[in-house]
Parts: sequence; structure tokens; C-alpha cells
Amino acid sequence: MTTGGAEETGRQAWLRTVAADVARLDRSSSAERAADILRRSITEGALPPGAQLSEVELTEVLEVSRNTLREAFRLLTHEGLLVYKLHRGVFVPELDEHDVIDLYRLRRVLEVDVVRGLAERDPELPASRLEPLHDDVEVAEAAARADRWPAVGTANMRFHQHLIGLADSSRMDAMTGRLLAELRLLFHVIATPRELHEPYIERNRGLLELLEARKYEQTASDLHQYLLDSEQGILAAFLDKGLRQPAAT
Amino acid sequence: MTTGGAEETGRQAWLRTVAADVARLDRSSSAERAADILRRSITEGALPPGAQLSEVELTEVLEVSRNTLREAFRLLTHEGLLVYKLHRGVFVPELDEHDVIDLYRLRRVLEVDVVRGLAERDPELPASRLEPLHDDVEVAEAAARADRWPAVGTANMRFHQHLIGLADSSRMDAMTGRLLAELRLLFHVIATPRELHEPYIERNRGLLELLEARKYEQTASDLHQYLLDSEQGILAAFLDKGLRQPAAT
DNA sequence: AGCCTAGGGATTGTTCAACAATCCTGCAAG
DNA sequence: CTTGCAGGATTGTTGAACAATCCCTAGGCT
Repeated sequence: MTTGGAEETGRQAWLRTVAADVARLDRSSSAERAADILRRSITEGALPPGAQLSEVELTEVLEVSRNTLREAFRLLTHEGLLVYKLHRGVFVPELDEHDVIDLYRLRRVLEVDVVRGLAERDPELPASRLEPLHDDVEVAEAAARADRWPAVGTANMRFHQHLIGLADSSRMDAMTGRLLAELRLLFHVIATPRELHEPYIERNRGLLELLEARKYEQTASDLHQYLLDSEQGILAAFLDKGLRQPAAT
Repeated sequence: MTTGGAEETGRQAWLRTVAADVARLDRSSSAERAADILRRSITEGALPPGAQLSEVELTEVLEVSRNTLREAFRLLTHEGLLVYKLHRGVFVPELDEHDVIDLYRLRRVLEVDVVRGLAERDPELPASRLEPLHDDVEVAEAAARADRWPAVGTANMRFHQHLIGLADSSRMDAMTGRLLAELRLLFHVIATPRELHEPYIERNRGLLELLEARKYEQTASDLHQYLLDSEQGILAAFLDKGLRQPAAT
């Protein structure tokens, strides 16, 4: 602000990078750090749906106070990764078919709208904006070659998160983050992640190529069908699981 | 699940009503009660955008501990009604034109999709589902006759909340609640609420009549234009305010 | 004068220990 | 088999305390 100079833009960019690093390390400290650890444990399956998170237990493991831990719980609660039950504690939520349908309905609405919206502002959209999507596709392909299917799922989800990011809407980004986090909860009840994720590596690349060719309308159309197929895949896996192991409700 | 009976549906409905009442009275107690009070203060304008909420000050007024108050802050933070600034406290957010555009983009996407989606499940949608919308319109008309324009704004927003409710999507409901809460923050920077809300009383009734006539496609089309107009109205009022009182940034 | 730097005071971030309220479990009684 | 009642465990909430950080002002420097 105070130092006006010719290299302003260069310096500001540099400062911003440092600031981002500092913010990443510093952050709201304890509460968010604890939330980060728990978030990973949940999304990676260490804490399965239905599990209860005991306060005293976690205060010892995470080495934070009960109050701070509760703040971490609140953070994750509003990401949809935990649910509070009054006087009973926090639990990893158990989603059902109805949630699958709900989640995919929103995914379709948001993602398809983002792609359709790109057509109207095509000129101002530099090609470099597609680079994150490109990286995600390559990461997914590499993970597939290494037979690391959960990693494929993660990369595919990042692809969609970055796709939403093209809309430059902070609220859409936040909503999508929440939706995908909930979706990840669903993946853990599925026995065969390969069948679930494999087809979409190629389809993601297909979407990316359509975007690069600026064929937005066809991208939107393909994406719509893509999401319908993905929903059916999860519902099928879900139904299969439900038959083998009847609902505990 | 376990007790099969002929009156099952009747009894379940009754039990659900009681359960809802209990939940309303009991709740998470202190933290959520404090959050309720603060929420009203913010949405009704007692706490204007930019205001800081002092912890010690509010602990005395709300008669809760600092830790509990902080939990209330977290709740409101994730509704978009407060923002945390590390080591500086919580503030009522100040939204700008960019936020208006962002909010309305999402409103259009969600609401229009809900209406379009109604066409596909028209048979299973009893007419009674439209009653809440009907009530909202009448409340708005009554408030307008009494010159209570903020109340008109509230009723109009409930109309849209109930409209989204027709989709039976808990996540859409939650998102809409958040979006409308943020929108309410914007209303407080507008000098003349009458011009802002009055036109939409009649337009809401128009939408309702189209819905009752099951003309979903035209409803969606009208709603789209409706939201574009509303966005323009707020942007205009915003620009007007910006000219009289340059940004404090 | 203008700018950088240091110190004081206030506010937030976090911890700890304690108590009240609620839930779950198991067991006894009808 | 259901109902009612301890007992123990867990959560909800409080209050005080300390550390860390920010804001503002005062003072020294060029």
C-alpha cells in the first residue's frame, strides 16, 4: 500500500505467495489443525460412517483441550463430515440412497450450469484456467496405472472441484466442497472402487477436450449424462450392499 | 420397521409432530439459543454490516460463558451471518456488488431448477404443498397494506424458501436458508425498502397462480426474469449508495 | 515534518478443572 | 415382556487463568 513502485505487480504476487504459506502454517491454529487431521481420517476411511468420536479420547490423541476439540467438531459438522446428536456426541454420518439422489441432483444443477455459463464469457477465459483440470486428469491416469483406486477417486473429485472453480463463485466452491466431502463418505461403503472410478478417468479427459475445443453445449450435455451414470453406479453399489447387509435402523 | 400395523402411517405422522415440538423446545440449549438471538439481531438490522461483536460484552448480555458464545459464533459463521478474523474477532460481513451477483446466480440456478423439476413429478405433488406459498403471499400483502416493508421482505423471502422446499431436498433447503440470510444482510444498506419489495408481492402471486395451473415451464421462465430484475434492483440501490458514500476500503 | 520502531492495553486463542444435565446399561420388579 | 430405577459414563456449560496477537500511541531517527 505505502511503497509505490514499478515492480509493484511482481512484488505483490510474491508477497501474496508468502502470505498464503504463512496462512497455511499459522491458521486458526489448534482448532483448524485438529479439524484437518480429523477430516483426513474421515475422508480416507479411518473413521467409518456411524463411528462415534469420543471427546476425552480425542483430546489425548490430538493434544488439544476439550473446548478446542469441540470447535473442530463444529467446523467439520458444517462441512457435513460430522453430525451432532444432543447429549450423545458427534458421529460420522451414515448416508443412504436418498442422500445419493439429493447430492447428485445438486451436482448436476451446479456443474451443468457452470459449463453452460462458460459459453457467455468465453473470451475472458484464458486457456490457462483449464490447467488444473489437465493436471487432475493426469494424476488420475497415473494413479490408475498404479492400481491406486482411492487416489483415482480423489483426483476425479478434484477435477470436478476445479471445474466448478471456473465459475469464479466462492459460494459455489464452498457448496461443492461440501457436496464432494459427503460423496466421499459414500465411497467407503462401496466394495469395488475400481469399477466405480475407472470409467470416469476417460470421461473426464473427454470433458476436458470438449472444454478446450470450446464446445460448451456438448460438454454440458455429456456432463449431465456423466453424472446420471455416476449416480446410478453408486446407487447400484448401495443397493447391492443393502441386500447383503440389511439396514441397521 | 418392527411393528407392522394398519394405522402405521397415522401413528407415525403423529409421533413426528410431537418429536418436532420437543426438538423445538429442547434444542442444543445455550449455544443455539444465543445464536438465535444474535441471528435475529443481525437479520433485523440491529447489528449492521461491519459491526464487531465483542466477546466480553455479549457474554454479559446473553448470560452465557465465553466458550458457549464462541460456539454460537461458529454456528452463525457457517450460515454466512458472521465472519471470523483471526485474533481480531467476529464481524457482521459487508457484502458488495460481487456478492450480489454471486448470490443471485445461485438463486437462479436453484429456484429455476426446482420449478422445472416439478413438471416431472407433477402427479405426486398434492395441491396442499402450495399452501405455505399461499400464506406467504397473503402475509406480504397484509404487511404492505400496513406499510411494514421489512415484513414484506421477510414474507417474500419465505415464499422463495417454501418454493425451494417443494423439491424435498434437505441440502437445497439448507443452501437456500444461507443464501437468503446473506441477502437479508444486503437489504440493510438499501434506503428505500418499499421500491425494493413492493413489485414482487404481485409477482409472487403470479408465480403461485402459474404453479397452481401447473404451467411449470412458464413459471420457470417468469421466475428467471423475476430474479434478474430483483438483482438489478439491488445492484442499482447499491451503486447509488456507493456514489453518495465512497467505499471505506 | 515524516517514518520507522517500541511499549502498553485491550482482545482474542487456548487450556484446565469442576459441576450439572443427560444418556446408556444392566438389573430387579410387576 | 415391559416398566422403573440405580449407577456409571459422556456430554453441556461455566469460570478463571494464561499466552499470543493486534491496535494505538509515544518516542526516536533521518
